[in-house]
Amino acid sequence: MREDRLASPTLEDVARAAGVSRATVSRVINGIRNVDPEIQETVRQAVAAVGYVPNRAARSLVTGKTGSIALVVSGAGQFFARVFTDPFFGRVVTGISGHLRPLGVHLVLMLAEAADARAQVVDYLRQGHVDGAILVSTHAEDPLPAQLVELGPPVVLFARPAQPIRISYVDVAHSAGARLAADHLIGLGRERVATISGPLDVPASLERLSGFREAMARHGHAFVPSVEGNFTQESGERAMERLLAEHPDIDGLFAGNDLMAQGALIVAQSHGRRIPEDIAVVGFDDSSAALACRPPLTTVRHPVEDMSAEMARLLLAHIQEPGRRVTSVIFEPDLVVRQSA
Amino acid sequence: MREDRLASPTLEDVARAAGVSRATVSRVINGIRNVDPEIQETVRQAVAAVGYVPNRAARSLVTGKTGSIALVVSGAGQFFARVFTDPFFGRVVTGISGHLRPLGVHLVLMLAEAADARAQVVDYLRQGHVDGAILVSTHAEDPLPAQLVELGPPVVLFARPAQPIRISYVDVAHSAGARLAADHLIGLGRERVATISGPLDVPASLERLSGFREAMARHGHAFVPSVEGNFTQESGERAMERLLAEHPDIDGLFAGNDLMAQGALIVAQSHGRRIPEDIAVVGFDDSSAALACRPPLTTVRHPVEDMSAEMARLLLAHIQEPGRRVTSVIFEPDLVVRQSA
DNA sequence: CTGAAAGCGCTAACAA
DNA sequence: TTGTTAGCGCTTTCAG
Repeated sequence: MREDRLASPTLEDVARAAGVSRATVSRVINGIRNVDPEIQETVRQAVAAVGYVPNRAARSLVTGKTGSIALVVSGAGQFFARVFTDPFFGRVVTGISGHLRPLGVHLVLMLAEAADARAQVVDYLRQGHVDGAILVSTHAEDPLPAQLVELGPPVVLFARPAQPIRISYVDVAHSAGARLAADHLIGLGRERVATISGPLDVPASLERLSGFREAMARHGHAFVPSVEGNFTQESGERAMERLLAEHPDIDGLFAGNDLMAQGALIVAQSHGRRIPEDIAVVGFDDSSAALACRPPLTTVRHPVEDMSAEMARLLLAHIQEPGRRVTSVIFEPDLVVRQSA
Repeated sequence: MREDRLASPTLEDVARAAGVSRATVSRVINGIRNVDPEIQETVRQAVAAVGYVPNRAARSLVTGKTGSIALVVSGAGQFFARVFTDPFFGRVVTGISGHLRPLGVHLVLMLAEAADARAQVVDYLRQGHVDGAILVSTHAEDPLPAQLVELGPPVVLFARPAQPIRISYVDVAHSAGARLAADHLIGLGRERVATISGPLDVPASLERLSGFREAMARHGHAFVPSVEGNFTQESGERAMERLLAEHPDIDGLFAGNDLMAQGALIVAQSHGRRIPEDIAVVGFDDSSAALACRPPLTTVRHPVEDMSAEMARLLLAHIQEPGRRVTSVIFEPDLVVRQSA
């Protein structure tokens, strides 16, 4: 005989069904202790019976919290484009969603490629439409991280900021990854190993390069030829041309990312080098490029899902405990061995 | 002398500043006509002066609308993974965001890879936490499109549904794209052209195949050898091996997507064929694979951004006008000529 | 441990 | 054309 099947049930409906007050229902729903266990049970059954689901808007209105966080992808140009080109972005979303879903927290996606979009993001956060933000910035000069930090809301960054700012972030141990690559190449018996690095104003590139050099030095290789690229396949091709011209006898290569490794591999093959027999190639990132290469690329893989879940966890912690001091969490990468090395 | 700089200003504050009632301010903010132009101006200035921004939660509570829509990426397995692997997803998001941003509508991202996540999406929509959904389904057997249609909220789909259901969708003219490829190959003087199709239970694959055959027939080529793949690079490789074995003299190839084209190209090269001199290769999608190929792939490009913006437009129309009949909007693809053909 | 009641900020009848 | 007023559904003091 219920005629209100359409309008979704409210707290009031549950209260009536359970024979208690709205306040009590609210308490058990929000897990507040001071409720008689028996009544708790009654309420829970009533909730299930009427199919009650809290109304987010009403809750937000009174608590001032929204129950959602923003994933902001910020930056510009090719780097921005590549965030979407790689499985990377999907892995980030997967990791975050996996952590958020059981908690009932929602993810609002915002792109901030240009200045106007960036301003919108700032406004959006300022207006408190989300409780915090996870920021994936693809550009060393991106002003957004600093802007958000100044603004004050809880923010967590993917990767160490290019400029030192007070912000929590999650990153991978780049130098450890580079060391994995070096050890693998050495284990393969390679004697004349070179490297193609990413842009040296990006902290990650620098750490990969110095980590690689250090590990090679530890194996007695004092000199490692290196050429700087810019993370694109084309730059990898150019770098390999140069490497091959200056050091025609190299038998191992570590590239700062997979795209450059792919470019290098193609150039090496076009110069008649067999991969991995003549030159063993190791990349970094385990992107789609690594799988597209022939032979497929041996590469260093970030635990992106874990890192992303950690960002979500960290952000939620910052939201719950506003004064919390900023933290960094560093993850260890793995070596994925395929056929190129 | 204001002491309330922290708490964000409310309608009340604006009303006080403008010397009018809350209702009037609300009217000008919501663009309701019946307001004296002069008062409108005063209100607008007051809004700017106090830095007012509407509180979404409060508004939602009373209107029952949320001002946000969901982008649901649904499906499973490799196809799901590939949505994120391609620039495709980024282009979709870019297209949607571009349309939504000026309208102040927000995008909530939901992944529905497994059954439990799918149930969550259904719940989420049922609870009315978003006003509607754009659904990108990557899997012919995905039950979500039908589930959502049955549920009733406004939904727009990317690509024609595998099963005929009453749902608005946006798609590309696959056969027209295939014809572009055929005409290009013929224009290049190719005489023995083959094709690698996608899985034939996917409408898009079928249309590409039949569109290609039809166009070739129009050029007098009654017979076009074809092998069925499954959209993966590996299947492209296998298909090409077979094609080369059965028809060693082919001089042109149209693949149902870039990934298969990439696989085919690599196999052809390993069999000593030069691309494009010996075999001209045309792909479909203009994905990252197209650029990664050496030589880069000539391919058919969807106007994904435009299509996505149209999905947003359509969805908003369905939200505004609940009874609206379902529509499909079909876009024309382009041929991107690179070096492979 | 539980209930009554006061709003959170906004829109939308309804009056004026 | 404008103002008054009654809630939207929820959390949260404050009493009991």
